[in-house]
Amino acid sequence: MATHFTPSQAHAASHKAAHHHSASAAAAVTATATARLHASAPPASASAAAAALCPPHLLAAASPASSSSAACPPAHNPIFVGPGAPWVQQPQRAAAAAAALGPEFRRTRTTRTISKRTRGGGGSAGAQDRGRVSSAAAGRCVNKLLRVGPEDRRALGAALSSFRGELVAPEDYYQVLRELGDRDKSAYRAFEVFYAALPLVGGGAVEKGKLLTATIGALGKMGRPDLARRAFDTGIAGGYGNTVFAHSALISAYARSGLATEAMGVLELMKGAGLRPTTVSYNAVIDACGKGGVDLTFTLGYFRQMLHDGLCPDRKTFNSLLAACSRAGHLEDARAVFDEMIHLGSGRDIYTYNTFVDAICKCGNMELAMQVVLDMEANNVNPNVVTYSTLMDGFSKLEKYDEALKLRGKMKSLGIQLDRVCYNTLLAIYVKTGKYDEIATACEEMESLGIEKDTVTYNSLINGYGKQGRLDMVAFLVQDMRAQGVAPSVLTYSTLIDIYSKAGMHGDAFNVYLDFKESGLKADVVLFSSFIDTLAKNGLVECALSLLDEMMRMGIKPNVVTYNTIIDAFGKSKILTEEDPEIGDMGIVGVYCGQIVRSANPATRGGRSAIDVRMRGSQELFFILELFQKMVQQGVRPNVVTFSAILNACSRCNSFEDAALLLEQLRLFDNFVYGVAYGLLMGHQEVWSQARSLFNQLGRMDSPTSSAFYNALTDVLWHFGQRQGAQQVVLEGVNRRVWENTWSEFCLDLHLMSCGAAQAMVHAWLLNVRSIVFEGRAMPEFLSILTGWGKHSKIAGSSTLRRVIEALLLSIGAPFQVERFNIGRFVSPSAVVAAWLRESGTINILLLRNERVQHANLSNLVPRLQALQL
DNA sequence: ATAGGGTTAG
Repeated sequence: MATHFTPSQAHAASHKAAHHHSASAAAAVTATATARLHASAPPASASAAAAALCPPHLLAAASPASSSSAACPPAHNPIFVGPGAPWVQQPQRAAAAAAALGPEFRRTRTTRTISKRTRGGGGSAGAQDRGRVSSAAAGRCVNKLLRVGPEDRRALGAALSSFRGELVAPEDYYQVLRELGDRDKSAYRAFEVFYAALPLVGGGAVEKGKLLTATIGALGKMGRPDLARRAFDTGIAGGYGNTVFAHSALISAYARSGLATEAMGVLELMKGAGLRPTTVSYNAVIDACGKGGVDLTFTLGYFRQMLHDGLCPDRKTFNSLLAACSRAGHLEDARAVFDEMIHLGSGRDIYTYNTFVDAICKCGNMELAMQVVLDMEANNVNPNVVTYSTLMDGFSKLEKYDEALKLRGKMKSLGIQLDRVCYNTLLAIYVKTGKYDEIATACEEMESLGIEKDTVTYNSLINGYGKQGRLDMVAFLVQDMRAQGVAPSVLTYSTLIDIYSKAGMHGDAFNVYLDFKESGLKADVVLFSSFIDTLAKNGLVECALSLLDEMMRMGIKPNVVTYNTIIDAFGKSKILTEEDPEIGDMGIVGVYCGQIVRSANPATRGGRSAIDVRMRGSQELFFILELFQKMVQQGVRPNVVTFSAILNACSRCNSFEDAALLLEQLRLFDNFVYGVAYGLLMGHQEVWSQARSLFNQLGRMDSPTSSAFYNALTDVLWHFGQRQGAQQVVLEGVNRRVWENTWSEFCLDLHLMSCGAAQAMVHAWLLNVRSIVFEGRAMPEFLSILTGWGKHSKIAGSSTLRRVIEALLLSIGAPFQVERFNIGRFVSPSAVVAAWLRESGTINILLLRNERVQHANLSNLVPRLQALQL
């Protein structure tokens, strides 16, 4: 049985698979939703109806309220005064100004109209006269503040003082904070305003509380929930923070960063403080749960709780719930929420539609997505820039770039202006399709529109130019990013490490890694996995392993990708010698590796005799067997890529026994795949029916995944002398179109094949040419074999395949020559090849045979395993 | 208080 060998196991479960799945899923969704609609009578009340919406098993689930222990706030709540916070302790300075404020200025006034303003855009259309004056003052104040260095307290204070005459009501300061939240990147200014305005807004706890809420909101928008928390604690300590508003704002701040646990903790905190959470509080918690990837059942528990508290869910509740469903991948539930919202008294708005469209796009069902967009137009909800960028991204994920770009034209005709996110979506498409001219144009457009690049923009561009090998542009972008004050993210570092590693610039890559460690950003698996991968691929296996150590020490669990990467590195370690030119370029990595070599692998230090190398080989074997155990222990499930990696590792073994030892690990994971690989390796003909069934399963996977497996399997067969078996596997692959464009009668394209597969293929292809010759069919003037020349290789400067094929052609005496201006292409006049093929000895050279494998059984493995104490 | 964008293995 093939427990792990299913398409869903492949990480690249891939576009095609996802697409098919979603099409049927969507049909099912529509069906259930319709059934639901017809089955349910009009609800008596919104709450009752909402309760009905929840399936009973969800409503019966444990209430999140019962788990308050998990939701407690962090233990350390430093009061927001102290040596670590230089921007505090200055409120006295502005105290006099507060006294000067006449009572006529202390009125409450709605700030609603301006609260929805988004970054850099739009005015407050419906504001009253007085509102517009102060809103303009607040805006000018913010402009002035933004021109001051964020940490220059004196200048910030001066800037604020200069507006003292214009910013008169508390609301003016709330507004300054809101605008800072929208436009500022640094949290310092918001703090400064908070402390400066505290004495200005009057002595009342109400005003201070509002100021606090605005500050928490602003910090939340800046992605600084930690600082929002500190402000909140200050408010609590000052006696004006214990409000529903401050708590809700803090929950929302956590929600923005997807910190669900913290958000839930604050909800419990407010209950404990005797405050009754409002719909706003619950909405924010549900939002946090959705973003934080909390289990949907648990999230729905909050929904149930708010009904239980007698609160009426509103449109935003449902929108957040909808987002939670779609994030969890529960399209059916999303559809249910979407369908029933109307009946529950809250109609659908642009957020509802956009969220739903996104959920559908994420499943790859673009037809349905476009249909929903038509539906929204029919319901007088006009698609906006968000709708279009969602759709563009949807097409892009399916690699339908033309469709995506068409939408841009549509936006133009509708007069919808692209915003930053939309430009980022567009740039990502240009990067993927390699349209560098368009990238430049789009950047110029952004600039002329005053749209600033953000972290996502830079990451995209750095990745794009890195892929193109434009390291000059990469360096410029990094510099520009710093100059513009755009903070790098973990992704920025991963991308840079990847670029430099793939370029063979290990010293630079390592410096980026050091920078990253200094940045204080939270490390993630991807950063480590990709770094480990490139190091290993370039022969620096020991560095890779020590990095694995380091990541585990940091508490980051390796995932399948990490494990696959390391398995794949087995046997690739480069023997470093003093003459090796690359070692000189390694700089810090060399030193770094020196440490590892000492601690983990003394055999490789000093002279590198054959014995050392052998020892290292067996140490590697030992290590990798240990690794498999770790993988099982950590509950990481292997996938097809793991199998390919194991097979590749087998190909790099010096002895069949070592390979068998590795293959044995495969058996632990999947007996069926093991059986096929083992049978083919032993030359058992009867295994072929199973092999074909395995190939059929591979056919359901995406092309890179399956071709990698064919490559790995062929390689191991070739490596251990099962040449005819290897050729049979390759031909199966060709028949199933595993390699694109590989086989044409007069031009053989090998660039997607492994060395073993390619060699087996050359034999098969030449045999076919031979039969054409003997049939007397016409041929073109030249025959050619393409190998590529390593341009797309992940190993810097490598073109192994080219060299292997060159050697093969030489050894069999095939009269092909390297083309003068394309070293990846071998050509020969057809007449010359034909003459060679007609020679009597040629056929025997071309026919492949299985070398009899002597190592007949694996029972002699047992003592070896025991010796290794595994 | 709610919507869209940028990375890893073969």
